[in-house]
Amino acid sequence: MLMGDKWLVCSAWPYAHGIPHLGNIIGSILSADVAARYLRLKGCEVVFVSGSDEHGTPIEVEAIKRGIRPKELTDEIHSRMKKLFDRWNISFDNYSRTENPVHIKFVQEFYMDLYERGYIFEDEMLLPFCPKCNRFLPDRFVHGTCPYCGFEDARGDQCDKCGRLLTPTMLINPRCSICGSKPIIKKTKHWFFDLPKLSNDIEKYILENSNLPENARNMSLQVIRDGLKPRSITRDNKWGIPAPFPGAEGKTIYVWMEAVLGYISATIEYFSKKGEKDRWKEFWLNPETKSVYFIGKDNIPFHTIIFPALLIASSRNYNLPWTVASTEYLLYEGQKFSKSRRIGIWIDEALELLPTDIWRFTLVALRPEVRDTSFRWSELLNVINKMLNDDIGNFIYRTLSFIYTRMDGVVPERHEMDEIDKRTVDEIASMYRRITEYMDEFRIRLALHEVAGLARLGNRYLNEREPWNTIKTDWERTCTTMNIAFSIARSVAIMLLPFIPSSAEELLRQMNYNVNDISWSMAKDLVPGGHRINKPKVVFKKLTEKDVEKLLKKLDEIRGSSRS
RNA sequence: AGCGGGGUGGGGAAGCCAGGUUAUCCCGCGGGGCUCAUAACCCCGAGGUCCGAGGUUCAAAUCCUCGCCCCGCUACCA
Repeated sequence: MLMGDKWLVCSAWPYAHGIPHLGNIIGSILSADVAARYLRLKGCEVVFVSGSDEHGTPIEVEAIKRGIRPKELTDEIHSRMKKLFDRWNISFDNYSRTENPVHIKFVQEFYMDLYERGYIFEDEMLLPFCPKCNRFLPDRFVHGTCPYCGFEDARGDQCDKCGRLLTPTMLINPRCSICGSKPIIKKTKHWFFDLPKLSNDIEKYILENSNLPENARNMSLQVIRDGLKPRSITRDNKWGIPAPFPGAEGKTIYVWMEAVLGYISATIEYFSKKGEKDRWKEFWLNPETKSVYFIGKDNIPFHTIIFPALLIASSRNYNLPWTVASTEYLLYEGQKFSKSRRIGIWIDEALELLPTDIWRFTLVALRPEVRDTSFRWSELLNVINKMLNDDIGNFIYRTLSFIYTRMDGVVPERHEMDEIDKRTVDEIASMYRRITEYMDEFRIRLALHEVAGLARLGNRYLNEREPWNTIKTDWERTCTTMNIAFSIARSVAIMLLPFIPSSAEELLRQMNYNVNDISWSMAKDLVPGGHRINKPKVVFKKLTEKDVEKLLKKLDEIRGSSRS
């Protein structure tokens, strides 16, 4: 990718049902932020969008329980999430929401367009309906006894006990999970997106898009070969975007099928707020623009099949996803995150315990890139104490201290380089290349581990050169050593900018640089002599096991006081 | 059940698609060194039937077949 490239960085939209947990944020928003910051640092023009996904039955039901309107509920959650993402230092260009008028209008026009193009048809179907609540029930809102294992609280889509797939009509003694009364089966009309019609186009898109990761390609191709089925796009919910089709009064668009369009509407909204009404087209209609979507593994087919299909069906030449960057799941100490069982840590709680950059660093270092990975406190200690403090922090500090106290705070010139120097300089270059490659592939976990490796190279180099000895006998030798050491330190700081922006900025400030003057490619360069630095300070500190115990205790307190 | 992904020394990862001398890296462990630095850093060492069983090949962690285990999708949960 070149300077000046345009990039659309998209992150899955968090559902406004509650606050995301650590697994949610590393899978989508935090990874996307690292990518967005990296691309900007490379000089690309980036638009980074996401937003709150706020429609659908769970939210409607939750609002009913609380005796408020759904909009009041999502207003509150949206504003909390927005503030939290700020505190997590997420550099969104636009964090929007599906209740935003631009989105609602866009979705309605988009689907009306598809309707007129013949991609939408209607059909009748039989669905569970609760007479008392006067609402149709999604499968999982019907509970009852599992016909296979007899578990009494099986859901209408699947039994949690034996794992078997169910339909609501299979349940013995079915009941509405909201009010407990017995649902009836009622006929209703719905509108469907004719996905099979686009099968060939989608297959072609996937086959021709070599940027898609292999797992996403394989899975998607298989789904297509198995035969795509029409997807229903309407619901009988009140809470949602009104379906625009003739005769669809009272129906809303299914959340899944509208929230993905938010990537486009949020871009439109962003530019129109900036007073550049048409510029969104450069990001969605210019085929040179690249896009990446950060999502969890469960979300792949939606982004490689359904979303592209919608875009193709519109015939507006929207850019299809250039690639998707999916993650496996983050576990908490070996278990799945569970809101009801309070297993895990949520992103609001996290910031009450430790600074943002500690979380960002740890989560990226543990990012589940190829398999499910556990967040463990022991791993946090390891990553923060060894990688961040010892390898990175200490290397930079010892280098800066040496220059500040022994060389008048001025980075010296290089003189004659011997084999060790040359070899080291070559290694810097090859590590820079490798890290850049990893970043370009969005394998940011590997990239971060390599950045720590670069700091280790610096440590090794200093130990080999022993500037604290050579300074007594050979000033020029020492100058060369410290110039190269400082260059490595600066590279490390630069390459940390996407990961831990505020700490990296502090490091660069100590080195007397303004981040606005920094670009990614400077990380491969040796620094010219004569540059004055500021007084170095220790930036990172270690955590002990005792600290962790205290944090866990504090977590309990936070939860106790907020349990209302 | 079908499909996709994963299963590499005590923990975490790379390598696998394009097979090749002693299987790489980080942490941990044992020993040594250094003293500029955050009790940090550097070096050396121990530790692996590369999930299991077959097969292809001069040669398999890597390719093929079968099996086991974990996760996801296939389902109107977002």
